[in-house]
Amino acid sequence: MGATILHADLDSFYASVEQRDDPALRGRPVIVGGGVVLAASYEAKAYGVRTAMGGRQARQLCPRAIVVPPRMSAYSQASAAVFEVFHDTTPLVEPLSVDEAFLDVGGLVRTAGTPVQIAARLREQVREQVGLPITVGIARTKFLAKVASQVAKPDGLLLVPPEGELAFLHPLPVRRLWGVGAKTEEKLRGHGIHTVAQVAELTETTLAAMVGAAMGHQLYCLSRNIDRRRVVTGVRRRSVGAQRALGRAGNTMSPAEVDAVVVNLVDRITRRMRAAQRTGRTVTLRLRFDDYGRATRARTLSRATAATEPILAAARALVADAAPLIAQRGLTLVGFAVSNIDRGGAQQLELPLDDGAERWAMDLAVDDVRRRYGNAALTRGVLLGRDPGIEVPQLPD
DNA sequence: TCTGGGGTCCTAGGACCC
DNA sequence: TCTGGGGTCCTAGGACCC
Repeated sequence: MGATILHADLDSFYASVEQRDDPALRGRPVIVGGGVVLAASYEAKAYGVRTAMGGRQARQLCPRAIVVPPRMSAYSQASAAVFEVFHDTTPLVEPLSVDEAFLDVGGLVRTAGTPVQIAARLREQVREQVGLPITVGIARTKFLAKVASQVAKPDGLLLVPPEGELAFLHPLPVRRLWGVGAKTEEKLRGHGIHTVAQVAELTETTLAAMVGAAMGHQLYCLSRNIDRRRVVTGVRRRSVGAQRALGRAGNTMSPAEVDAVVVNLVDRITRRMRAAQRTGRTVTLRLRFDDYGRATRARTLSRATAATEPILAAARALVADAAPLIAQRGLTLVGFAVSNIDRGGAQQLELPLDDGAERWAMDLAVDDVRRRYGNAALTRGVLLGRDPGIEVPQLPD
């Protein structure tokens, strides 16, 4: 197996779009977003400005920075154009966010050149067709490709050759491991562990005791360079949400004003769901308070929907339930997410399939629906998984 | 240090079922 | 004398990512 996975990652995406569209910003420190830094150009990063940093702190670090408001539609357009280049490169594209994706070019090597040549061409095309700098990491696994692109930023290209993987991986700080943030880094540091090489010396049991079962397993695998995940296409979104920060104004809002925000958020969410032809069953209320504490409250509907009324009704009920909490702690942010996407209660049920499992697995699923929801729930079955095209004929009532 | 707007996944307890 | 095992669903919270 050669190194055929590309991780392509746009550099300081929002800020680069701003510099592309306004020549006066080129070569200068640019910060996108006022209250909080959404993106910083590399000139601003040189002063220590970081994404998600408070705006005040960022301006202190870099008083000369030009602060511009975000233009989300411009970023969406730029993202779509970049993903066109990705899809022109290979059909195997797995988006991770608006500005990064995995590409598998394993099937192209005979016709399109080496992965490094393919990646170099992709970078040129993004530069020429979209006008943005992009960094590409190339490796045998997703994890190494992603680390490679991080190391190669900005505007770089880096291959991790299969024979050099451990030499590349082991000296890295634990923070570079996927899923390790501030808290996990702190836990590991408490045990004297700072590098990936040190993690790789521990047993899975030891790691699980430190950071939990799932994270322990993940760290065990990644630190030992075990990563069998393939590049997959067609990954579906699992929730749709919207939120609004109210700041100090949240405290002085009347219930009617809060309700207007709620209506607006639900409207935005359900519009997006209908446009994407997705339904959802669970509505989650997200709150943030004056003391920067957070809370969530959830309610699950009996059936999945993308209609405004039932979701709005659930949203209002959640807000009503949380009224005492809000009165006590103050409100600075309100948001909703709709999850359980396309899992419409009795209307749809999924069963993971092993290789070769088809008809019998469908029978099991049918039995399951019958048992849980009764015969009336059965209308039609679709086999999901290995071959999403198979549609099972009409089931008996 | 004190903050935006999106998301993902994991954990843990309780309800409920067989 | 009080003790099972296995499973799903729901809720709340936490950590993490871009």
